[in-house]
Amino acid sequence: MRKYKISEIVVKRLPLYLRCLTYLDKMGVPTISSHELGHKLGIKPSQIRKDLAYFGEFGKQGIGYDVSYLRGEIRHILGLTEHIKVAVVGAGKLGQALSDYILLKREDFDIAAVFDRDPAKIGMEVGGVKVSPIENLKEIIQEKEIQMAIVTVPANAAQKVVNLLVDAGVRGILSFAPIAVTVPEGVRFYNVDFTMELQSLAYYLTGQGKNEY
Amino acid sequence: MRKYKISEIVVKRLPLYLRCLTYLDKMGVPTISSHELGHKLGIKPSQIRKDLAYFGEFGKQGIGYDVSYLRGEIRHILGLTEHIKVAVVGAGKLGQALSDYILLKREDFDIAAVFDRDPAKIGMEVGGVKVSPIENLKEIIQEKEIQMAIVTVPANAAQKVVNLLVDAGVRGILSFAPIAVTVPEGVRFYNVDFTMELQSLAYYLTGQGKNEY
DNA sequence: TCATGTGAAGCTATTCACAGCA
DNA sequence: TGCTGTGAATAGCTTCACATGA
Repeated sequence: MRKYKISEIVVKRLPLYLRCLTYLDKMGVPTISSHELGHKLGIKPSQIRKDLAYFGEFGKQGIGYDVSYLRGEIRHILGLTEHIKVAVVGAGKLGQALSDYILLKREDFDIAAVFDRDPAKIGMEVGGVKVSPIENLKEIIQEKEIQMAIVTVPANAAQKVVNLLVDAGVRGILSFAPIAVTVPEGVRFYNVDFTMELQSLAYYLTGQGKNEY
Repeated sequence: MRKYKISEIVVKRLPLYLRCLTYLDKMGVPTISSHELGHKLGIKPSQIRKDLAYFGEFGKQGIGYDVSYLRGEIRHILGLTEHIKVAVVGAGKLGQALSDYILLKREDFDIAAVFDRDPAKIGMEVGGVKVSPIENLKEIIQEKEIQMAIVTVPANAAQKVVNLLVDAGVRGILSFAPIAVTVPEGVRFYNVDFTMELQSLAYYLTGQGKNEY
């Protein structure tokens, strides 16, 4: 057990490293230096070395990092050694796209359940499973011991759905709903809102940052 | 013109404030203090005050901020005073979901063109426009003076598509492709990869951060 | 009194620079 | 020589604390 806490900003970079290492591994690249990896990712080599050094000594002096080995170590750190069950709430186009992508990729995550409120969607096959009515959410999540969920419902339903998930025991939520949601202590909540991304891009294109670099 | 550069981390918080202010405005809330706003967003009041103070003096002592006025000021700072034209490349489920959402919301952005490589998709109506073949990308983007694009193509096509967009003159790109892409100086590139988000969630649920708070 | 705007302090993150090892 | 791992230095961000104004 580590005695100090790793900052979230470091944890968020690990998947970035992992994505690149997985690609390199598939390409058959045996080793990579922090310098080369940093170049590919637009990150300083010293930062990569420091990030990795929080978790162990994975490199070899004079050589760099063994791609396949480092990939495995990062997967271990992130807890991806066995597939993690995920529930998806909201079987609209976005929910379908995300679920089907996870099913297709067959890596790290399994869609264990998909929920929707709309009776017309119940029974449809999404992400390899049949869509269930949201009324059965707690029962199914507890039965299958699902601890992570993706929320793709409209803004006005997001807080309600998050409350249901938390009540069912889910401890990590990734929401695509464009609204602020509150969760109790002990639940980790991430929000991906692509309109917010577009708005910050706008700052640099048409807003006050348009002449900046 | 401001003499110092605003950090990206501040720019990325403005859309968060904006989203909440838009909601409050719709609810008819006339004013809000940095304390209340911070409470809703899980951000310290002092941070909100400092962020806003970079751009002007928008508040009133003893009262707080006028919701509607501050909303307008942030929209102005971000360059959202008139609708921004956006191209979407990739008319799969994800591209459709994002395009249709933008069309439906009718705020800040307009879908000016949607492109796909698949002949079966050409002519389909997505986001209120007909899908065009990717061969016409440069021509259409230049004719319509589109400067922002959303990329929802598979990983193996992402770099090629980004190159096309940059060549056509696009200066801001939001990619949903799960791969590292490089862009030349002068082009702003954001990557939204939901599997990376899930992986960092995993760190706290099943990985080495599972006992942290 | 209440809440902003802001200099100063405190804290966190990044980068440098180099000892040490293959 | 080439590259890691790491203490030290720097840079950047957040929070405090309070003068000021409504």
